[in-house]
This record gives sequence, structure tokens and C-alpha cells, in this order.
Amino acid sequence: MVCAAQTMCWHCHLCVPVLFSLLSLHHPMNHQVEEESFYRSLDEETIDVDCLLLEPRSDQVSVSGVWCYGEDSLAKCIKTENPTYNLGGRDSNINMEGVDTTILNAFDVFPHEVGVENLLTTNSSSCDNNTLDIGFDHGAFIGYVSNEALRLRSSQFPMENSFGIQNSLSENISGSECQNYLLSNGVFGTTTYPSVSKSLDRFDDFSNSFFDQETNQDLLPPHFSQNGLELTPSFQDGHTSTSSVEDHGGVGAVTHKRSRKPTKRYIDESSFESLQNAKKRREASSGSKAKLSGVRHVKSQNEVKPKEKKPSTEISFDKAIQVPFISHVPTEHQERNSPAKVENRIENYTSEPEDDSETMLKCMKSGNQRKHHRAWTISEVKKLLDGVAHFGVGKWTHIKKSLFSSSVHRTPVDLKDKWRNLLKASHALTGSKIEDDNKRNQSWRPLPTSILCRVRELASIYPYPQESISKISKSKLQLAQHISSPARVKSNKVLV
DNA sequence: GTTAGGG
DNA sequence: CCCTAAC
Repeated sequence: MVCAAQTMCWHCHLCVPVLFSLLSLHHPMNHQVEEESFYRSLDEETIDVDCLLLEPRSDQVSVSGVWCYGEDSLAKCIKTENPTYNLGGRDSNINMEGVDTTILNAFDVFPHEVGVENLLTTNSSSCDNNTLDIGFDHGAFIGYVSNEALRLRSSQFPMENSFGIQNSLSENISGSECQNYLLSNGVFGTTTYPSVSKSLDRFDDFSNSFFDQETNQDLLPPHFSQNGLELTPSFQDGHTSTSSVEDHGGVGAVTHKRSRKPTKRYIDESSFESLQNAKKRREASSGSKAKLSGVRHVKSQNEVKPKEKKPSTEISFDKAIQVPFISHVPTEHQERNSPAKVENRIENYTSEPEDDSETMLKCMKSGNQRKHHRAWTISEVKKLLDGVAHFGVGKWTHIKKSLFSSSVHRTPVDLKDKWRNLLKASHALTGSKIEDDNKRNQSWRPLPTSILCRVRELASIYPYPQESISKISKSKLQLAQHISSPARVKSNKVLV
């Protein structure tokens, strides 16, 4: 079932020789390898297919080459109407010329400013079952299956479909911010047949790349392609295939993923109406809190105004970017970095460099953006514990002022939240079963047990207000019970 | 303004 | 980390 290195699997097209080491995939069906016809088709065409045999060496190029298959092969694919598509939105440099429209069913967007030159294309009518997975050593990855193929196969194979061009070379691509990868509104690419899914395990990174590590959310909002791209009318109007996947209902996994509810932030950013509604809600719920709602109201207005100024195309492009990637563009964020900021970051218990990742915060434009997540370092945790030990639980402003005065980004609320999380973690450590479960589900980084033990000690000394109240009430109840039943009091005394 | 707690 | 209620 494994293609030989010199063999081209005609149906799955996975055995491009140079990529064989990466993709030893084979179509699950026991079809004959049409090696001969493949090479014949290549010979008949004048297109240089050297790229098929060459491993891309340039770090600057993630996709460069021609993969063409189908009985009608290259000419038909390349010569198709020669439309021009601008797929990357306003700032995109990507123009695809002469790309078969079928591929645009799958390609909604490409890595930002990544050269996509001679694109894989296919004639879907002749390639009823095709999967082409191309993995570069640097991580550029294309998967594609035609909609036609999906229609034919979706009823036969439970498939997990996703289409991705993933570029792991963000640091190597000049000017690339790797904004987003692509697509999708029922368009997809990688078809993982049951028998090949194992081989695709190597590309976990690719699939993971579709999720924001922080928010654990799909980077691809459901209506990403519709709102986020600038497409020529011929594409938007002429192809209904973008809905074909969902229409045929063959890809539950994909539809499930893509139908995920957008985050609140996404909604807020993408929908002017929701902004208005939010304002209304806030106003409606303001009640006696007029002052608070007033503040929010101003915030909302600040949010809205820039949107109004934007041209529609820009808005659509912005909509497409839910979570911008790290950009090392210098920003004004230094405002939050006081010069005197001397923070001990030696003891990072995370690999997060803390290279002032607030760059990320500011690259997300101004306005009411969420504060960038900054992982707590061990030194910070220790400081917090010291503060709790010194001032007690709940004296967050004291702790902040005395111990975190240099940490501008740590507010008293942050300290409180961290303490709460530490309590959770320390409690989780107590029970062995819980501990196991947490190890499985542990999304947070492991804390040293010494710290957790200290947290528990402090928690016992300075119980959280709620807990103290509950404990007090419980103890009072117990006392009451004991009082009500003298026998138990006696026994209690004996025990004590 | 500060804190607790839900999300 | 945000938001809001409560103080």
C-alpha cells in the first residue's frame, strides 16, 4: 500500500518523489497506480516540472512549483480564463493569475506576502478522487481536494477536511506577518482518508496552526472567506461551490469546527451592529451604575469611530483577521514599560520569552483591545506569595504597591486573579485523581509543587474571604450542632 | 477606588 | 484577562 519512491500514485498524487519522505501516503482504494499515464502526461506538456523533483531551497519561497494532474493536465488547468484574483485582502501582495477557478474553491487566502507562484491545480472532473499533500521541509503545506471529489467521496469515507496553507517560516519571510493562513467557508483542502491519517500525524503542527494557542479558538471564523477577502465578482458570483461541502453534509468535523461561535471579541470587532447592541445593552443594564456605563459608553464610541472611517474593503479585511500574529513592528507600547522597570525574569517557568510581548497588544491597533496575556513567572508568583504572607489575602493594592510597583502590567485585580488560580492549582494538587485529571487537561503550565504547597499553607492561614465566610459559617453550624447535642460536644472535647 | 466573583 | 456588582 505504500508507493515506491519512483512511483506516482495517480489517484492520490502523493508520491512526488522528493516529498516521499514526508508523505508516504496512499489512497485507501486499491486502485492501480497509473504511473505510465502520469509520466506520459508530463512528457506531453512543455511546462517545466523540474520543481516536482526539486526540494525548495529558498527560505523565502514556501510554495513555488507546479503540481498538475488530471487527464487534461496542465494546459487546461493553466489556461483557464486567466482570471486574476486578489486573495489576500487589502494588504496582500498575492495575485494569482491564470489559476484554474476550481482551485479557488479551495484557496481562499494565502499566507500573507508569500509567493505563491505556480499553483497546484486540477481538473476536478477528471480527478474524482484526489488528494495532494505537499509538505516542504520548511513547513509549507498544501492540501487540496476538489469539491467534486468531496461530493463523490463524502458519502463513502468519513473524512476530516481542512484546507491549509501553513507557513511556519514566518520569521524567514521578509515582511511577513503571517497574518492568517486561509480560508474558509466550506472550502477545504486536506482530505484525510482513514488510511492516510496516520501519515498525516506528522503534520500535527499544521493542524494545530489553525488554532490560536491562547484562546484555543479557531483562527478561521465561519464567514472568514466571505467577509475577509477581496475577490473578483466572477469568482464570488460564478461559484457556488463554496457551500458545496456543507450542502452535502459530508464533513461533520469541518462544519463543526467552522460553525464555532465566534468569540465575543470577534463579534465586537466585526459587527458594528453588535457594537450598537452592546451599547444598548450596557445602557439598558446601567441602572444605578450610570457612571460606569458612561465610561463604557465612551469606550464604545471610541471603538466605533475608526470603523466608520474605514472604507468597506478595509473593514472586510480587518474582519478577516481575528488574531493577528506577532509582529515585531516597533510600537508605542513602551508607554506601559516604565524605564525603571526592572523585573526579574530569570526564573521564567515558561519558555515564553517575555520579550515584551506587549508588541502584540499594540499591533492589534489601538482602542479597546484586550490586554496581552503575560504569563506569570515564578518570581512573580513568589512575590505574590510573599505579599499574601505579608499583607494577607485581599490586600491586593498593598501587595501591588509594595511588591509589584515595578510591574506596571500587574494590577491588583491581576494579583487577585492569580491568587485565585493558584488556589485552584493547589487544590487540584491535593487529590490524586484530580491531579491526574488535571495533568491530562492541564492547559496551564506546571507550577513547582513547592509553590503549590506554599499556596496551600497561605490559603490555610489566610483563607479567601468567601472560604473564610463559608468556613466560619460551617464552624458556627457545627458549633450549633454540638451545642444542640451535648453528647457530641463531649465527644468533641474528648477528641480535642 | 477596591475587591470578589462570574465569565 | 474582562466585566460587573458590591462595598
